[in-house]
Amino acid sequence: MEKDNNVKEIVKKIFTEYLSENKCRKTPERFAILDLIYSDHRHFDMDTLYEAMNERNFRVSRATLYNTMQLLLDCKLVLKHQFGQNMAFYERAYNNEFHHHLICTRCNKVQEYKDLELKKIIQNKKINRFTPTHYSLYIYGICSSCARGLKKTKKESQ
Amino acid sequence: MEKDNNVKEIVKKIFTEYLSENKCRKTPERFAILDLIYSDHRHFDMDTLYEAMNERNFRVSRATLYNTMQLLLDCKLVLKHQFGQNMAFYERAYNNEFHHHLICTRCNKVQEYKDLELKKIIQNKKINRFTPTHYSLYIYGICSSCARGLKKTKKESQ
DNA sequence: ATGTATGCAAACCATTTGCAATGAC
DNA sequence: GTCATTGCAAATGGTTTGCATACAT
Repeated sequence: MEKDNNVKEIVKKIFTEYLSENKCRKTPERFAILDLIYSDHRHFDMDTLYEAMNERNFRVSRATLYNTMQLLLDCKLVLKHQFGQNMAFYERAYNNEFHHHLICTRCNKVQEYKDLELKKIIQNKKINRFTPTHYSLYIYGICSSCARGLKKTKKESQ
Repeated sequence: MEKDNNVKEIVKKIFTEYLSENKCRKTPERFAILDLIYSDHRHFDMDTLYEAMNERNFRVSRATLYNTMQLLLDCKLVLKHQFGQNMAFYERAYNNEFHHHLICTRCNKVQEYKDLELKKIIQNKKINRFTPTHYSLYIYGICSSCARGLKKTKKESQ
């Protein structure tokens, strides 16, 4: 899509500038990872990213994946959400419509929840002695499937 | 304090009922852990809880601590917050004035942030096909110390 | 040429698990 | 007496680290 290619160009430029400013090298691995993230993956975890890189025939080590992700977090092109200790997921941060998260405490499913009113109120808060950059709102509860008793498993604690 | 003892009695009763309903045994370890949590510890992590139990001359294994904490999470007497993968902290949930969290992305300090207006708005949201029980709001940014350039370390990613 | 980034494998560490012994019921 | 719970020690698994090699500059 035309629009998506524009976004890819822009984030690539942002990343390039960030790397220059911080005297980091512009390696093909780093740009390949960024490109993949801004291709399909709205939400992803490290494992799916690792496999997806392989499928693209651009093999990178996990070490490089983690290293690059830290850079992308630092320059705010990616957001990280940590749930249980062994459950982190990431999402694109640039031009990604902002949303909150609903987390079912019974089946651990995570859904997006958009609410512009909430977003505006939270973002416009003035806080003493603190300069906000971004925020995460996690609403816990029971999803409709679990409420109907369709699901019974619970793998991980909140 | 009189009031605190009341709270302890109440949570003990809640826990007892929860254990009965779920056919779990009422072991001294479980009540000792609950009592400690509702004694001093507003925020705590597993390590400080473990040491504090020792200091009280009531030694419990880490396995029991984790087991009991899961029960307390299930019956909503304790809340869990997970930050970096190896950084979880807990807080009492009963009668604990509700607050949000400010997290400095430079030094990783976490402060409480009370805002009744926000609380009301979020708690009163009606959400389609989802029954909320509780929520966590994490606002990321730069704390005043870091803004003044007093601190430079960053141990853990968000 | 220089030194940062990569890949690999080993290390890390909070949490979980298996199992024998204990003790709540 | 029965079986859930405990303590211990080993296992787990995502992430980090050390080090030799590769490659961006």
